[in-house]
Amino acid sequence: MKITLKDGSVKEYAQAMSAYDIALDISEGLARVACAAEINGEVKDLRTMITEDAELSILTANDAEGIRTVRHTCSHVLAEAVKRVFPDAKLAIGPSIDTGFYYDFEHAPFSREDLDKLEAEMKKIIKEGHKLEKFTLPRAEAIKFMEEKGEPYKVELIEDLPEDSEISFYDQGGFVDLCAGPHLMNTKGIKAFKLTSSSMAYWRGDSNKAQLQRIYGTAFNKKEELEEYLAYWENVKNRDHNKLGREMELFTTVDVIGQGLPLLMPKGAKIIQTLQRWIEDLEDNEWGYMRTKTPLMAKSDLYKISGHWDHYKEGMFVFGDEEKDKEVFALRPMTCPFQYYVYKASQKSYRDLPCRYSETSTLFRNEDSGEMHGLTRVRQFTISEGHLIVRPDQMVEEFKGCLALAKYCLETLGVNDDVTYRLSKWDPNNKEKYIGEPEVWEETQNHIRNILKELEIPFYEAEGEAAFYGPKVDINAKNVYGKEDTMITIQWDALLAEQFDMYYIDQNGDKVRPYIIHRTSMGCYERTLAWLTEKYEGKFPTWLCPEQVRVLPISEKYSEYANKVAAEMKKNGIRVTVDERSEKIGYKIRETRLAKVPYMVVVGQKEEEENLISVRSRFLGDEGQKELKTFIADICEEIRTKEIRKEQVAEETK
RNA sequence: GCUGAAAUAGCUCAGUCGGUAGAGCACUUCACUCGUAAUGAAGGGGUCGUGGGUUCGAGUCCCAUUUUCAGCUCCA
Repeated sequence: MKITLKDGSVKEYAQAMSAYDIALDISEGLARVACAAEINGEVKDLRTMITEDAELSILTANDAEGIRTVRHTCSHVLAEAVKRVFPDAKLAIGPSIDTGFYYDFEHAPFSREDLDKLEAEMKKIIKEGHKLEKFTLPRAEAIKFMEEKGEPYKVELIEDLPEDSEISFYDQGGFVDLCAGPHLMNTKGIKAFKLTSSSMAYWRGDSNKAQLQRIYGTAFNKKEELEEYLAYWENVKNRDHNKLGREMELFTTVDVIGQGLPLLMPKGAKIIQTLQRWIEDLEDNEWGYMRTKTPLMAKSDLYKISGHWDHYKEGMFVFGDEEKDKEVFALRPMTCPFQYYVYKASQKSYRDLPCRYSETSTLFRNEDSGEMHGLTRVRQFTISEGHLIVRPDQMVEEFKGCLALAKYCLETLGVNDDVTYRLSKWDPNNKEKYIGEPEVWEETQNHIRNILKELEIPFYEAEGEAAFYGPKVDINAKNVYGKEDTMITIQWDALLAEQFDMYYIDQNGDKVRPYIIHRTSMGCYERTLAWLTEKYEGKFPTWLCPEQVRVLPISEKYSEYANKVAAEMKKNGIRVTVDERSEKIGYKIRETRLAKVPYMVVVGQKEEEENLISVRSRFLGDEGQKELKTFIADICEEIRTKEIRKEQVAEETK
């Protein structure tokens, strides 16, 4: 039996051996920190017997898989601690996740004091140094075993496994848990962990099922790494748009206005206005879009045709009662049918297509009350929503154009590297959820796949994420807490034209159904503002800054000159203010820096006499004296090109 | 919607056993007229989220409600 190791070396063994024994053979020191083994590309338990030639790499706690194993074992230690401290608790499920691990229990809510108590117990278990021993039972025996232990959730989990399978368990010094592994060899391998929080979670994520209590924790190889991680999360709060955005006065919320209805304040509104004007001009002038302005509400009749009345009524704000009132209205949750009627208002020739409609569109969705969050989950939001009505032969080219536009927008904002592109496909095993023929689905998905490849966009594919009428590309971004949100979506729709009886007249004079692309170029503006706030920590690129330059006279004596300088900048379209207060220059600089204004212009006697300005920027610090003309030309160019300048790494005192 | 936590000055927070509401920053005024990250002094500012209840007396205890946060589910 030949074993090929990661470094390319080959070892030969006469008999079958476990990965652990091989690890021991290679290096005793390595085996001590080893967690699991990657055997022929698959992560397996260290005890896995290797019976034939294999490629083997022993994963240590330093590997990505290794740390997952540490965390996984840590979740078992947590489960044991819970059983020791709260014997009545029932065990549900406890995996490792990107940020650590969690375990769900049936128990009363855990307080912070409970978590501290559990941490202490876990430390004890780790110190006791239990070996983790794997054993298996036939399914029927496994069910009986967990029934006797009084663990109904475990029984349910086993019942979902195939009839004839062998169920694996891990025993850590008497505490036994159902688990596929892999695990550490010994609880002593856990060097640094912390229970971070607890919350409610539904059994199997189903809100109709039992409510469990989830305990979150994290684990690392070294104490320093854990401390670094905890410090990072402490620091993340300073980037959180929901905190920073309020501090910087981008937006606020008011009790009596309501949940999910943030108020954009002058600074936030200015940024959104800047984005909006950019997108609208870009779409209209360079990408051939036609602007529409359609009603924010409509009679229920419209939503009955679109299908929203039957499928999305819960998510809409409805006014009136169908039994009592002659007319019932609802605020719109999307713009599609409104723009379809714009198309339908006149008869179209094949020469008129593609019709690219776009609207800076405010939408209303009645989200569940617990869903609202800052600017990212709201009940009223504005998107650059467009619908392209195209001939089938134009579909690929137009879809490509939508993707290229979205990519251009992301690149301009400097965030293209932070997003993931997802090809959202239908689920062939769940045909009822989707309309249309399987061949059509496969064909359109192939088209989109080819377009993505042609544009050299890295993407992944996900089944069951498509819209009911067609596949789509979703462009997702993570917020500072690692939670993913869709920023942009481009949807391929070969079916809804039928529902709305849309057509065009082709060369032969026949009526033909067009295809439709539903797309956004910048998605939701509120969400984009939140995203940029977190990405840039409030230090927006100059072209987006609500205040681009602040002029700081050294004393009141130079106010007149300061205002003259500011007026000249204003004439050139620069957003500039003057701080005329009788404060020391150091104080004004500090305040301007904390306000994250990109440029400060300091003027005093020297500048006034020589007709110059002194510049200090977020990018280079003190830039010295300059001609006003030069400064204006430079900053105007920076704004025009939407340049993202590199921030100076400076000690920030707060 | 569900589970838990929270709400005190514009902001960050303190407020003990139920006994007259506190600090720092910010704001206003005055003095200083200043050269690259905090000048000094004085002053104003609160129905303690809202509505009930218990009590001689409630920021503090109880109930309801609104909003915010964390998480579940859902979603742009």
